[in-house]
Amino acid sequence: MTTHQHNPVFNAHGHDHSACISDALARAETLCAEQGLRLTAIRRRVLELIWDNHRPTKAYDLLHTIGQERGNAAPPTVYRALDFLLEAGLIHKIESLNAFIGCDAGHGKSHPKFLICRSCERVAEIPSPEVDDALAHEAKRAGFRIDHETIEIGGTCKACTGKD
Amino acid sequence: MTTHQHNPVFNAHGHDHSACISDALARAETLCAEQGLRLTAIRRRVLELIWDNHRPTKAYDLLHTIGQERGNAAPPTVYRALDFLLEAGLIHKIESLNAFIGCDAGHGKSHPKFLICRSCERVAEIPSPEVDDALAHEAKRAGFRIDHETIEIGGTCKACTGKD
DNA sequence: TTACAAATGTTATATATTAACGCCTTCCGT
DNA sequence: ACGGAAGGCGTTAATATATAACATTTGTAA
Repeated sequence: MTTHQHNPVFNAHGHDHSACISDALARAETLCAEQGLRLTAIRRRVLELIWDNHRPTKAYDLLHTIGQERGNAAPPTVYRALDFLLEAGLIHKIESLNAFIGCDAGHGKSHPKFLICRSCERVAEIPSPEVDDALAHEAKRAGFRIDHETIEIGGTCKACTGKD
Repeated sequence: MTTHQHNPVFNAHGHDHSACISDALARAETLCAEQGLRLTAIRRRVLELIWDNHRPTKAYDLLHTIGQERGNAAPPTVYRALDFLLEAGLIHKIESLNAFIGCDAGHGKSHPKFLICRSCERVAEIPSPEVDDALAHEAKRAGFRIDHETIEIGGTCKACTGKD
């Protein structure tokens, strides 16, 4: 068994996907156990579907899948699970897509930043202390106290360049 | 009459608002004339309402106002105007709020970045070459070609600090 | 002035999100 | 084990956001 190794940039291309999913779920189990949170069947399944997709995943796509699996499912079923997972830091919302993606924990304590390939729809969570510093500097200049950052960079990833 | 002077940070506090609106509309007229675009009555009115508000403005707020003014208006009426204004670069969408704000042209050719005060709901468009450079550097490292950036920083502006 | 393209009107629907209420299960103290 | 409280989930409904598709009108240019 290998330790989870973080490769920040578009590691979705050609990686061991089933290991990636089970790693993510294992991390979720651990985190919830540590923090006294309850990773229920629905929550776990929603997280699993998001990682399984390994792309920004829409609430209604989850709803349709969950609905088929359980015979029923109304929007709150999915949104509650998503709220829980967001609170727990297990997923992120991509505001520019109204979609959700698994948190790969690569951003540590700083705010997450995303590169989003419009061609393959994959997302890479990138660390960048320089961006953090620059934004903190600008905020300080303006007397602005930062609570939250939405940083979503759209474009074309390396593997997709030249495809179109 | 004063030349339009760009003060990047929360200039909405205590500025000459009617001049600000008419400046924005004049710039829009000029830009459309230059580029052969048609700033029709609806488009102009939507832009005016957004500047008048001088806050992130929701599509359905615009819809209600336009609807009252014209006796009728369906969603496409507003969304088409918004699409046009976005295309023309006259407004920006704030993804984290599902709302639209006038472009103050303070970002030049680079991608816009916003400080968004959750208390007074005002938005400042800030330039930051350092952020641009840092992101460009990260993208280059990843072989990623940037098309679009969504950078929205939520928090509390200077004037609102200590109010709560 | 005719013809084409762009803009708008209109109807309908898809997608996104939240509110409110009631039941059931889990957890915790006794 | 028991009872109460809290949390999780089912369900219905409403509200908010956005787009598809087609009809009609308007503007523009040959």
